Amino acid sequence: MVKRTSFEGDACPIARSLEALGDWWSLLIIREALFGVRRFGEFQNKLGMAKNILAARLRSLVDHGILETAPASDGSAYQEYVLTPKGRGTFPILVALRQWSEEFDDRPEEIATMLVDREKGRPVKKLEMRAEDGRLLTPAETTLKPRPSSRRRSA
Amino acid sequence: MVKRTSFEGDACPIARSLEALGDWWSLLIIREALFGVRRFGEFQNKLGMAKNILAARLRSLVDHGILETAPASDGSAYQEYVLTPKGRGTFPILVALRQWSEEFDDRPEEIATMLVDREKGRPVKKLEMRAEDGRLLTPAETTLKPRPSSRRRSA
DNA sequence: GCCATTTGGTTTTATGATGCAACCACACAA
DNA sequence: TTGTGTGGTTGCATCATAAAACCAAATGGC
Repeated sequence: MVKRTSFEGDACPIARSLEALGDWWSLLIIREALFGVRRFGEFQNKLGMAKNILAARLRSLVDHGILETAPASDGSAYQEYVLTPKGRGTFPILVALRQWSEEFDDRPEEIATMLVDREKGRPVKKLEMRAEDGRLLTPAETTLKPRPSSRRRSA
Repeated sequence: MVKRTSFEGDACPIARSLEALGDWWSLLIIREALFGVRRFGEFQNKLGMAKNILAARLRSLVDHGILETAPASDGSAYQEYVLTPKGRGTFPILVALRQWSEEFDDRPEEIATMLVDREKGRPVKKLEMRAEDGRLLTPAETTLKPRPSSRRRSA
């Protein structure tokens, strides 16, 4: 079996995340879901993707506990796809991707939207990494430590 | 042409990021590069991936300005792949992916490592979103605004 | 209640991407 | 100069993706 390699058993949490949302469409589906999109056709219209792969992705996201199907909300007999807490938890990932693009994109003038603080209408600050005590950390000021009571493949 | 859809012209900064690092391996290559990996063979050993696709990914990352080739560092005639500032700028994305996994993974005991503050050895705090004035923001307290002087596709 | 249309998919088929193994050129070492 | 490790490329088999056709159930119009 040649199969596209899976990171499911991998001990690295980054690889594990990518297992669930590392393909081309999943994060964009989640993005739409965060904007309130719930119906199959609505995802299909907004994203312009083939219906078969949309169906496959939705199924995969449900399997990974990121979306769940709800029996309706407007009385219709159709079902809806809504984010679970795990799904809503991807928000910082999307913000990080967005900010990276805003900061480093070669043609920033092509970017259509800004993420702003709703109250003031001002751009959100860059995500920053802080220590437990609140000290601002650079990548170099961090390091990886093996987890307590766990002896597995490195990362 | 059926071509795997490209997000290159898309106006959404998230799609634009995914264009550069949305495949299975790119972020893992960057992860290794952040740990100091520079040589082809070293990437290949650590990631256990096929050499042809490693070569393709490295080329793509160089094309996107995330890595650049440097003529050596230990006197050898071989070349090295080093992160550009744009490449190092992906750090928050990796941290966000890591924290998502730490918080929501179904089998957290399989995760081998923790990201810690090097000085104190304590886990890094969760990334948080703040307004310009420092107020902590929830996703619901943010919204998207069209960029000044730019009129393109939505989302 | 009946028919046309919309919604939410599945199936089929073509093509691109991935994975593995074999191969090869160059650097370096003896 | 012969050998070995590094850094790839090439071919081939298989998998994933994309587009379009198809289809059943739900809905809307009358």
